[in-house]
Amino acid sequence: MTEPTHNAPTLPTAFVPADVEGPLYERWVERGYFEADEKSDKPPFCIVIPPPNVTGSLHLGHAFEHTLIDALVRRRRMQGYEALWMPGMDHAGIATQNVVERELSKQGLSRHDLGREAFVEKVWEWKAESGGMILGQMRRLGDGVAWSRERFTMDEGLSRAVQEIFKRLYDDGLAYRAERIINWCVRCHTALSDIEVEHSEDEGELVSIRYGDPRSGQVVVATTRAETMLGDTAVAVHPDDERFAHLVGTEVELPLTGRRIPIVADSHVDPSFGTGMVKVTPGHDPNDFEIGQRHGLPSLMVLDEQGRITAHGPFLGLDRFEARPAVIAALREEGRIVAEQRPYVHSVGHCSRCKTVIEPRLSLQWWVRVGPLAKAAGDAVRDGRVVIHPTEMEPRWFSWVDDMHDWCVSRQLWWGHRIPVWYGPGGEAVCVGPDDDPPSGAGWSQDGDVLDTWFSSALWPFSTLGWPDDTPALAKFYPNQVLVTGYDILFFWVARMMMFGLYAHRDRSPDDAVPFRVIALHGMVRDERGKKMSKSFGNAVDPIDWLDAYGADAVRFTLARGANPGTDVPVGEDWVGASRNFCNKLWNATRFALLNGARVGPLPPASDLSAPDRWILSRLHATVVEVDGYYEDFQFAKTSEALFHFAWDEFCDWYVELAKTPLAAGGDAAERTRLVLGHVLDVLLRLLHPLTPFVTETLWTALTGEESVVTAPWPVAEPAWADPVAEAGVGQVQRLVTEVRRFRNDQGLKPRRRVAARITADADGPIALHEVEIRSLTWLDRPGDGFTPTATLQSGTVRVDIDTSDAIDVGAERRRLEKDLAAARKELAQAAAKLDNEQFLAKAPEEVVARIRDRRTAAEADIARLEGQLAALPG
RNA sequence: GGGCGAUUAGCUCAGUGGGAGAGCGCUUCCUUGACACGGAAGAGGUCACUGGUUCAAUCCCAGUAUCGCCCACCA
Repeated sequence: MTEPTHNAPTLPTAFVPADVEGPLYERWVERGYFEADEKSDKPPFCIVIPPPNVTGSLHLGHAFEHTLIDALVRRRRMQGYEALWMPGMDHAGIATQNVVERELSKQGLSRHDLGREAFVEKVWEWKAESGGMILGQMRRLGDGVAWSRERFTMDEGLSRAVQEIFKRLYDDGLAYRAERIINWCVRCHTALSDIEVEHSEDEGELVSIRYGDPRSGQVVVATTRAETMLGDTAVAVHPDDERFAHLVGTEVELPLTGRRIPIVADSHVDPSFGTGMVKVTPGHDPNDFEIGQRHGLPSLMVLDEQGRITAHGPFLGLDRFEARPAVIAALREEGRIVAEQRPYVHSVGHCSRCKTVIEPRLSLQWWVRVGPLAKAAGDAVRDGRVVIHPTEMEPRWFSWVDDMHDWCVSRQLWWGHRIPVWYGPGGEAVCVGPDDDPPSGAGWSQDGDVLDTWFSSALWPFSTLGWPDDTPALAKFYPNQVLVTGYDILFFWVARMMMFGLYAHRDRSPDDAVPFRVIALHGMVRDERGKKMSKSFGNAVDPIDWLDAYGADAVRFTLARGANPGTDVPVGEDWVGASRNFCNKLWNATRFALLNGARVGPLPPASDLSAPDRWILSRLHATVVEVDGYYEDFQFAKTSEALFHFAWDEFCDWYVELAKTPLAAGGDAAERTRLVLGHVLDVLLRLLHPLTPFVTETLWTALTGEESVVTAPWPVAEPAWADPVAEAGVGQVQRLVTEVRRFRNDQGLKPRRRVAARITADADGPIALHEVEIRSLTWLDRPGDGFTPTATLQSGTVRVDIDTSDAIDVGAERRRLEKDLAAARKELAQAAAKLDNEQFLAKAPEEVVARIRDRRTAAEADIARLEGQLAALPG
């Protein structure tokens, strides 16, 4: 028997991730394992990274997302795909600008102190620093990305793509400039799109105000934003509301202003709400603006960009929240307050970045006309060209794309892509594409605004591949096969990628115009109590802390293990510890195997193998089938669970223990066991590699002597190894061993204490064939001279006579047996009742009836055995 | 107001029309020659509630309650 040479170095007794992770990762990168070749003949598999914002460092949610993507890509690479995980980062316009502004304010500076150019320079500095940190974290996680292709949403190529798509949209009439009510953040000083506004039910006050003749009391309106009355240009009632029909067309005096405003009829008004009369402020309310448009009302702006009153008078310059009580007080003085102000909970919009209350405001902005784009995005899913996983998210998708408002894309920020439009002295506008020269000369200047940050990330699946150029990479990897991202950015990002992807590639066939074939949505990482992680709540976890303490594999395995499709993922530190233990278990199982000469080589024919050998091979290949199915369905939790269960409960707890007997025996039996151990570990480690890359790489290379598991082939299930007979046989062994152990336990026999026992079983059955293993697992010695059994354990046809003469606790065993007996009798009664039921016998499927019969038989046998054991108890 | 989902062991969650599961936690025993980041044996659940369908419901249907998320122009 020759000892393999490559496993000569003995593994230490514990896995220390920190020792191996860094060097392994660098080696993978150096060898170019993660790079992809667009000229390859292999089928493509491309996933683009949801580009992390350069606002800071990665959080646990990124670690989670990256684990899923990395596992998918690594598996496909092993399966022989040309696998590409495209890395990169997002400039995250408003978010990053805010972060840098906050840094500046610590020095008492504002961006205006620096000026636009210097400020943008500062942001680039921040990007370099924060971006570097993010890249370092990705390496720590083991992310197998193609570093040579790393992109940034504001690098030159992607900026070209932005200009190109904007130009096309403009030329097609899908990008346009218009004055509308937008969501204005008075702190960020920019317009926001509708989905950048978060609504919450806030406590406010509803106050009723009488307009017109103070004594008439005919025109009463209610509002939660009293200060906006300064900008009212009408009062509206419903056209069918007979109560106020006589007022329509008349004018009424607007208090505090001396202005007279018309009363108009508009169907937007709900006659049953409040007084049935609505104040109309077209300059500061989207609905009122619509009413204003319909009735030709002027739009009056009474709040400036800081949210201060601009209307001349006593309120000039007051902040909106100061102005509100001031206006109410003034109205009260005039006797205009009809109902006392009352607390009123209503939906209030907040800036999703800084939580400041949004001020609706009339403003001139750039828009994308989404009608045709959203229609195409909806159709792609309707037609099945793009699959949303899990499908429960589809209604959400359709409700959004089928009823989308135009997208306000201009932002009054400095950090981002300048809108590629120049305005001439006469007010004319020219949109400039990447290949055009901007107009120069007196009076021409570029639009000062930048584009919504999601505008550039909408191009990500193809701009990163070289679009608008017709590159080989684009040809190979567009459409991407899968998009993995959180359901929280379904609208922000996914919908926009769908719209722009389909639009930019509409010259392709419908099947190939889509940006990706499958949208796999994952949930949000939460703490172990299911609470959302947030810095302010103090439960946010820096993934680096856990990476340091438990290793990347443990963090990854924990996250994958919690990943049920589309649902949130609670994660606790204890759970990471459990995963670390699992990695260590794998380590030690492999260590045991190597210490005993396990090696990878051709397996002997099944006919030469023992029942435990055939059993573990049968289980192994069932696990391969199971895992493959789960992967295809993005069932990461189940994948992890299946592998965990196989590795620990079947391989380590049973096969390794059973293997100790033939290994100790030596000879051919030992050699066969070494090959089986080697085979099982080989396959198992390859199956686990996508989830736990570092420990598997270390162990697999030690086991096989091969260069790397990263490029090893993915295991293929071999149905020929399925062996129900071996599974049944080992099942019998397991049941007997467990019964003996429990018996010993109840008797108070210490685990190590050897006692004599005689095992009587069918000569050709698995028990007799594996009596040595069974004795080894249960610490039962062969009976010597003068053996006098004091207890008998009957399990089916197997009889175990044990010498328990110095057993400590017979009472415990009696209680246990009585309890089991009661359970068995109950089981029997249940089964018998069913079998007595004629309707059951008539209507239930044959297999179910057979199962119940088996159960009755088993229960009867259990009762007989237990009664026998009770009778045999000493005393 | 519309949509989606949840309610199963102390905690976090899987699961199935026909014998209730996992991880962690808990109890007892064990420093056994892969591993104490370990081993063995256990305790613990009327599967939210009420009806219905069915030979059979934790699972299907209806309703109730509680909770969560998404969307929506309610002054």
